[in-house]
Amino acid sequence: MQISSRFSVAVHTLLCVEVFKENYKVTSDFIAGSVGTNPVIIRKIMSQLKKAGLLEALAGTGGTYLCKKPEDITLLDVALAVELFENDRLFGFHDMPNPNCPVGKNIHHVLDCHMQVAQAAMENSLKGVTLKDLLLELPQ
Amino acid sequence: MQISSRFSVAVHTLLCVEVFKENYKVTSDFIAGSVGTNPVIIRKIMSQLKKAGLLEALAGTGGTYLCKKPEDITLLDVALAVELFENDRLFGFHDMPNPNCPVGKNIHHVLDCHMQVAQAAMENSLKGVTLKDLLLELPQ
DNA sequence: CCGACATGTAACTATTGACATTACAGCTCA
DNA sequence: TGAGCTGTAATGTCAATAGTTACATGTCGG
Repeated sequence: MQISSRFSVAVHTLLCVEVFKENYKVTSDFIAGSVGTNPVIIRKIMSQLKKAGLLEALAGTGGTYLCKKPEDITLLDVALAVELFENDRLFGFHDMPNPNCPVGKNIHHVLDCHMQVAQAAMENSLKGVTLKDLLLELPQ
Repeated sequence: MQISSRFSVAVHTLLCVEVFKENYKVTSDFIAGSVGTNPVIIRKIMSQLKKAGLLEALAGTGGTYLCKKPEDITLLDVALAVELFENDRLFGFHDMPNPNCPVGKNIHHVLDCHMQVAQAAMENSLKGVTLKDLLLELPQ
């Protein structure tokens, strides 16, 4: 079980848009070539990034640009944009615990808060990294 | 995308073993009844918990007990026991970035450390909660 | 010592989500 | 107007989860 590569692809996409905006028309084909996947995959992910207000694409003519400054886009923004966590819940849960058992009746209530704390710890970590940080870390 | 419910089922299982050890013979059937699933599912998860040294089951006769004290079993121990993260990596990654592209060539190297920090933040959070904490939080 | 009852697994199925791919409608500009 | 791009639907493949049946194996009570 692993978190979908949609996340790493989305980050890759945003980096490409920013890095190559001066010298290339950054199309889904172009990005797909860098990521190593199909252009449609990129378009779907770009569609999610657009809905989240991170990206804008020019219909018809092609070309893409960021809607925010790289220092204002965090990895958490990207993760949420591509719906990495179903219903915003990272942890899955068995849905039929026995309500007649003292453990089954309370397990959900007892475990949930600890799961949420763990998820929040991860999200906070992601929130501390921006696209600009990554751009600076990319070798020239 | 969500982390498998194996984790919550494993925690549920351990709690049952400890809570009912005085008054019941805790079999896979018994636990399955509390979790709301099939006994074989429970046996598979118990098998993983055994390999991790958290649990012991009596072959033939039935019945199960913990190998450690509840205060010495953390949620992280359980998560690792049921192999929640493939190759210990929580985050998936696209595996074919283009090595001829300056972004594709470095994306893995640049993103990996941030992913690991985020994962570590979550694991640290899980490490801070023990089975005993949960037992105390269960209403009597 | 044998039968009832558990565990430990293998095998099979159903379901779901990720990812890939083809196809095509719609938009824009040279 | 046509080349090139986006947006999206439809379809296929693959892997993992979860459920189920079946059965070999082990253990203890009677």
